[in-house]
Amino acid sequence: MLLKQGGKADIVDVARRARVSISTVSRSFNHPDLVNPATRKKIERAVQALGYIRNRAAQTMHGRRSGTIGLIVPTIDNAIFAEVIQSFSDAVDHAGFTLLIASHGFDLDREYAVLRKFLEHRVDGVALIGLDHSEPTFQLLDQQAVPVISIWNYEADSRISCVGAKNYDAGRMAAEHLVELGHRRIALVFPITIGNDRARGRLGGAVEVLQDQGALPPEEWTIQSPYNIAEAKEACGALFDLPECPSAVLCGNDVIAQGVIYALLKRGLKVPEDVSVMGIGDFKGSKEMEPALTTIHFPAHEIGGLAGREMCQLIAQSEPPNKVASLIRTKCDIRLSARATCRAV
Amino acid sequence: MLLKQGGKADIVDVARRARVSISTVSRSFNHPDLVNPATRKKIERAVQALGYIRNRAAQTMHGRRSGTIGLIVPTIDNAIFAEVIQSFSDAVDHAGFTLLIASHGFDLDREYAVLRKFLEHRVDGVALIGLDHSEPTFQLLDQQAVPVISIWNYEADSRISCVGAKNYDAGRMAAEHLVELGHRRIALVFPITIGNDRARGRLGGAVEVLQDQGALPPEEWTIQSPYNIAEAKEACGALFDLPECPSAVLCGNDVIAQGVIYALLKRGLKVPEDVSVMGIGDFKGSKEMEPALTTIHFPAHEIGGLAGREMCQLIAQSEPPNKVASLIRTKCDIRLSARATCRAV
DNA sequence: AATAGTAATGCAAATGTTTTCATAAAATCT
DNA sequence: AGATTTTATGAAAACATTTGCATTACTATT
Repeated sequence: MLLKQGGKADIVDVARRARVSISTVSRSFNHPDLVNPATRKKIERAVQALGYIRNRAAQTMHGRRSGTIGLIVPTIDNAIFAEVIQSFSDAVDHAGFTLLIASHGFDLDREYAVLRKFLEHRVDGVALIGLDHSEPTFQLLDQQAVPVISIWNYEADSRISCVGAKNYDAGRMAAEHLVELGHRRIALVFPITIGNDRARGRLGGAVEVLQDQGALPPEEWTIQSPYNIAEAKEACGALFDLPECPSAVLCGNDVIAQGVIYALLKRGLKVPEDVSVMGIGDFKGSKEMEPALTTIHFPAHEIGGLAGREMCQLIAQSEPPNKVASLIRTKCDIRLSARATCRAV
Repeated sequence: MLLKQGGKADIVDVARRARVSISTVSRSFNHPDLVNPATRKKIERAVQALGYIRNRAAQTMHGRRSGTIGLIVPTIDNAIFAEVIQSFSDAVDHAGFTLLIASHGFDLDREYAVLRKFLEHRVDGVALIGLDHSEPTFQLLDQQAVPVISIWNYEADSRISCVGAKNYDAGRMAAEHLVELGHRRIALVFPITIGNDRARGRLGGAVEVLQDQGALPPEEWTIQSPYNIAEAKEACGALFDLPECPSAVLCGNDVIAQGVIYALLKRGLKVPEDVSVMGIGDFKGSKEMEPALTTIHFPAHEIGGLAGREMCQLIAQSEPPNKVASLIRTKCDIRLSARATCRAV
């Protein structure tokens, strides 16, 4: 048992111990049908004895797939992305890939830096959130011809493959529902929309509907808040201390809605009796809230899984290495989930 | 401009274009101080022109660090892990590492499989959640002498480095608080504890306190529920329809607590007037709830960041490659956050 | 002016695989 | 029994880097 001192055995050690050539060992991993079962057994035993673990780096270097996919998100610590990450991860795992992940904190320059880092690792594909990216990012993607997919937003004329929903429609749907319920005094609580096409789309859709109704909110009813319960609760507090209080609040997503509801509760106001609250997203747990949150349902789990599978497809398509894969665009349906936080007035 | 057809330039192309040797190009990346600034400029320009991106796989193969760290979690889609993942990711990113991530769905055999996969990618270190792992996992870790850290649970005699808190203490604290408030009719809602030392510790601590008080709950007051609002809400529904209703519910974590509160609200019961609810974890948003959740505060952000930094330290320590790093154990303090969901009886 | 020391660079070996091609042995056909 | 095909294996080149050693060209010292 001539174990190398470090315990790190390589294919040569395995070959030596099994008394076969290196080629045979390699083959028994990659094309087992080409090697004699008896030989395979011997190799298997040597692998066991030496604790050998194949080196993907060496394989990658040889021109093979690295077997990795890079996922770049604005933030991991967020109800909605966590769900997408989970299902994306499951899908690519299932196809045998390993997931590289990084967050950029809504900073598109950091996104570019992360992309470069992933490319150094020779990821087989890259997934990004949304369609807002810096020009250098698009160029790098293009130039390196790496399979790429955008998650969460759908645009018919997107520059890269995408799977997601029309956030613009979501904004419209939300506003329309409120309008149909008779609301005209509607406040808006949204995050900064720079570099965030999802939020921009939603806000744009909502504003358009409100404009058509002549119900555009005054400036003090347009609140800015990140996707974060604490900050949303804090940010919209002033809203309800105003002499004239809105009859409904349309929120950028369900997390903000949760914050808004807590702000109302804190002031002794009742939802939906005193103020209606509308979310967007339909996160896990929104349905279970009491009263249950009225929101626009996004199939997050489905989108993540679909994105993962389509990512794998794109990678398969771009074989041989320099063939550039076609664009895939998948539009996922969203729908109103009218529950208990919005009432007719 | 003799760009290789694929657009994928390598170090040889850069060397050729900059009219220097390959060694010099390599050096200008790895030891820039050893190469003439003028030469460096030339190389820089060639890199730009060719769109060259370094190949980490080749570096790894040479025996260098892969520059990756593997993180294996039970699930990504969970308030608490999301926060830890985020801060761990930030910490290792900051040190220049790339994060590989995978979830095993509370299945320790899958954990082992993921570990193997990560090892094939030659991760420089591995982080796991908790201290419950299969024997093969421990052995593989040992045998490959890969730096490893366990996140979230602290044990003075842990087999591997760890950073976290004593979940047992958390369980005790929670139960003691309830007892001090005068509660004796206490229900328990916890997840399955197989392969989950965090939950087991918490439950163990709580049960011990209750036992000492002769307040061990009857069987129908001991509910099993995963960390999931919907299932918790559903699972404990029966609890409150019972002829005798507990005066307090001690929950395995804040997500379960949220579910329990919704179940109460749904039945028209008030928290804490009718029933007190106690969480464990103090997740983002627990403080903002109305009424604010009484819980045991775990410094998740701190734990994740600490784990990331200690991981990097362990990796640095295990240089040269076969040197095995020392064990690090860091205990993080937890404390009672007595807020508004528990009242004295 | 000769010598020693330093800074900058290049050559070539090494890293751990996969794969193409060649060869040997065994099985099948006539 | 000889020719042909099939099966199993090995030798060696290729992949993209890093690095130890050797070499060259300067600069400083005597």
